[in-house]
Amino acid sequence: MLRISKLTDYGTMILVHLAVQARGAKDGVVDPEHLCSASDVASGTRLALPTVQKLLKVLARSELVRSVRGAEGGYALARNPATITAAEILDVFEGPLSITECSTADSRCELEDGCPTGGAWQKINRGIRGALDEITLADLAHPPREFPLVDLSGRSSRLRHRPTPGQG
Amino acid sequence: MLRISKLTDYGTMILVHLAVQARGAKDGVVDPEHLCSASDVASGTRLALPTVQKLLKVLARSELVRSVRGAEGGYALARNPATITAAEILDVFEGPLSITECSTADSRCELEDGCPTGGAWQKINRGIRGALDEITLADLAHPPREFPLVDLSGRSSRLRHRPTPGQG
DNA sequence: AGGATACTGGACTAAGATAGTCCCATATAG
DNA sequence: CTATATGGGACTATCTTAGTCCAGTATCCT
Ligand code: FES
Ligand code: FES
Repeated sequence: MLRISKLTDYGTMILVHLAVQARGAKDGVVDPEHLCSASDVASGTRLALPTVQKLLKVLARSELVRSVRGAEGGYALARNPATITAAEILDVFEGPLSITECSTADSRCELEDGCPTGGAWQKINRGIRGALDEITLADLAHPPREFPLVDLSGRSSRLRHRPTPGQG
Repeated sequence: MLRISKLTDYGTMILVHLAVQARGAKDGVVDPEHLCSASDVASGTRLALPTVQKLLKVLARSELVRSVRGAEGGYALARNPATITAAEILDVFEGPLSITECSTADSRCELEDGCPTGGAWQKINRGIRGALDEITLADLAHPPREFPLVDLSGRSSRLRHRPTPGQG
C-alpha cells in the first residue's frame, strides 16, 4: 500500500525523541551524550513500554543508535540527526525498501520475462528512495519547517497539493 | 514497507497490456476501442486467469478501464494512457494511499498529541504522491525511456543512484 | 560482593492483511 | 437458445504485523 508499518512510525517517533533529548530539551543544555532509558522514551512518546523496548533493540543493532548497558545505561543517537535520512530509518525497520518484490534483489523476478512494465516500478522506487534520501532526522525534529521534498513536485502542473502556502 | 502489494503490481501489468494492445500490437493498427478479454490478458501477461479476472473487475469499477459484457465483450482503457497516473493506479488498488495511518483521514491520529514528528510523514507522503503524479501509464508502457522522477533527486549530492547513465 | 538497574536476544500469540480460487448471476452476439 | 464473457461477491490458506513476555548479561553503586 505504499504504507509504512506502525512500528516504523513509532520507531521514527522514538528517534525524534532521542534527537530532541540530545539537543537539550531537558535542561536546555546540549548534550549529545545524553542517554535515554527505554522507560524514558516510552513516557516521552506515550507509546507502550514493551513496544518501545522492542524497537530500541532493533535500533541499537543498527548504526543509528548506540546503547549503554547496565544501571544508568540507555540509548542515544549514534550520529548527528542531520546525517540520518528517512531512507535509512525505513531500511532499519523494514529492511531494504522496495516498492515491488521484483525490485528487491536485483530484479530476480519470475514474471520478469513476461512483464510488460519492464521494471517501471523499480525506477519509480528508486526515485522515491532518492526523495527519501533528502529528508533527515533533523528535518523530522523541526515540524515548523517545510521539506525540500515539496519543491520536487512544484515543477508540475498536474499536481494536487498546494506548493507551500504562506506558512513560513 | 513502502511496498505495494503483488496485486497492484499485477494490476499495473494488466493496464500496460491494455495500453499496448490499444496501441495496436496485434495487427499494427492503432485501435483504442480494441477489447481484451480476461483470458486474453491472462495469457498475455502470464498471470493466473482467476487473478486477472479479479483485478479487471476492480479496474472496471474504477474510471481507468471500461468493460463490455456479453460475447465478444472485454476490457479496454477508458482514457488515454498519457492521462493515467501511477498515483491513480495505486489509488484504485490500494485505496487512498498514505504512508502512515495518521495521514489517512486528515490527521485523525490518537498519538497526534504527543507525536514529536508533527506530521512529518504526512508531508513526506504528500511529496511522494506528487512524484507519483508525474508518472503516467504511457511512461510505464515505454520501458526504454527514463522517468522525469529521477530528475527530482538529481539536485542533491547525498544521493546514491546514478543520474541516468548512457542508456538511451 | 551483592543488589538494583537496564539493555539483549529471542519466543510466543492474537489479530489483521494478502493472495488466490471459486460460484452464481447477468448481459450480449449470433 | 446457447456460447461467451463480465459482475459481484464469498471463501480460505497463508503471511505479516503488533504487541507482550521471559530468561540472560552487563554495569553502577553501596
Ligand atoms: S513483475 Fe517482476 S519484473 Fe515485472
Ligand atoms: S503518530 Fe499520528 S500524528 Fe504522529
